[in-house]
Amino acid sequence: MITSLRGMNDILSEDYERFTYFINTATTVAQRYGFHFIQTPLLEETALFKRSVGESSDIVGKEMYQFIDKGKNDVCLRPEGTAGVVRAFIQKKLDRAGGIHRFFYHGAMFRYERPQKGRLREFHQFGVESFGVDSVYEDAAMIMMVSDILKELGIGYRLQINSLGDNNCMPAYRKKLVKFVQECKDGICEDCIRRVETNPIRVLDCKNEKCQELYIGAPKLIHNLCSGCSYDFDTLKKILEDNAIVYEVNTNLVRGLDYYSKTAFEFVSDNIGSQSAIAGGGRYDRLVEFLDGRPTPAVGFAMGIERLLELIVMPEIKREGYYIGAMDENAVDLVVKIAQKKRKTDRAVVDYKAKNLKNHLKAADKINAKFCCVIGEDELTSGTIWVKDLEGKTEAVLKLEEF
RNA sequence: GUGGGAUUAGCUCAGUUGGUUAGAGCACUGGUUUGUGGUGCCGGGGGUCACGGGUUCGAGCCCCGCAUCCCACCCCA
Repeated sequence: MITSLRGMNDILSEDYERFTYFINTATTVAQRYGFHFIQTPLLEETALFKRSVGESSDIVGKEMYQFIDKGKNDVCLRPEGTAGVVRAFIQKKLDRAGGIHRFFYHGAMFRYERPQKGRLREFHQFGVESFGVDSVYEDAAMIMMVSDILKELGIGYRLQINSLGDNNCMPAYRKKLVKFVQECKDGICEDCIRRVETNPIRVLDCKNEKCQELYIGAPKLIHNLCSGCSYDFDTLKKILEDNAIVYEVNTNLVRGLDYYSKTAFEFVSDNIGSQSAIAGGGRYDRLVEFLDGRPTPAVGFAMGIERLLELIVMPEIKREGYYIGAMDENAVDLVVKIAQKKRKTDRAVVDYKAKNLKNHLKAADKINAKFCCVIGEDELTSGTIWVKDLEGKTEAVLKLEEF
């Protein structure tokens, strides 16, 4: 038997219901905030991700589905959504057009990781990207949008925010931190020694207790922000408070992708295991420029759909449409014809086998039909159809022309 | 990539110190004396016990390998 690849799932039945319910809800909310759909390719040039996500990240460093195609192009399946949207934004010359451009997207992402609960090799994200707005109000809008989506879906969460600083304050802070960590080099774990080289900020949330003790006196980014970043971060907190969004400041919150600056945030759930981040995002004002576009401020987020699926509280299923069956073999053709007519406007499910009434009612009930419609010998001769409303428990015999 | 656990029917799981024909519940399917469901009763189908080796007179059970899932690390949505 051929099975699906490791970490890649089929989505059907109940999961599919949840999946589409999520997409519909998230789409509705994004549109309320003035965002428009964008679809970009699953396959992109490898260089796009190397330049945007950053070679130091695990995503680019070891998790990409990368290969050389038949035209000798170095390509890979997208590991995240932002890079492609930014590429499209620049390619369509929207950076030159100026103004504000707001997009949302959803689709499959691919990372070659070891699978576990909430971590798949093919997974799906819903995300939004906003270009051309440098106001921190837009950052707050992102957070409020995620909050709205989660609320509509009945999902509880914790929100963590942080500021990563910008070009003015981040490099200086990084230097300061590296110096601090190198001074206590002897005591720190192997992972941290590696982190100093690749992504120094990461040492701060090391889980090693010994490291944590050593880092107690480490310089905090939050105390080293330049006046602009500091002011924006304070404003962000105030906007969230004004709009009744509960948050906690996590000074160790670091985004895994290199392109983030200033506002960073993460929505966390305590009910889905160790892969607890359900949405994450932030500002990335320099990414458009990195990818050869005109400098354009931008901010966005992404949500991991599979991680949300089991948390979604689904609305009650309602009885809907028609079940149509025959009690006499001679009525089967007629029943099919009637169903075709009904399908122009409603759901109609036909049973091709002649059965007794009781079995038809059972079957109609099973598929959650609102009406159970049956044609037997009596109806056949009189040109009628027997219809029972399974909710109201009322029944009637209608002339076929009136049905 | 590292460490640990699991894998028996469509699903959730039993299965004794290795010993006849591998079980249950749910689901599916049929019947329930003449045309009334979701909730009665009776029956039926369905398993290369994940896969590949080994030990043994004999393996669902013990050993080795492998695949997948789960848990933790790592990383992240």
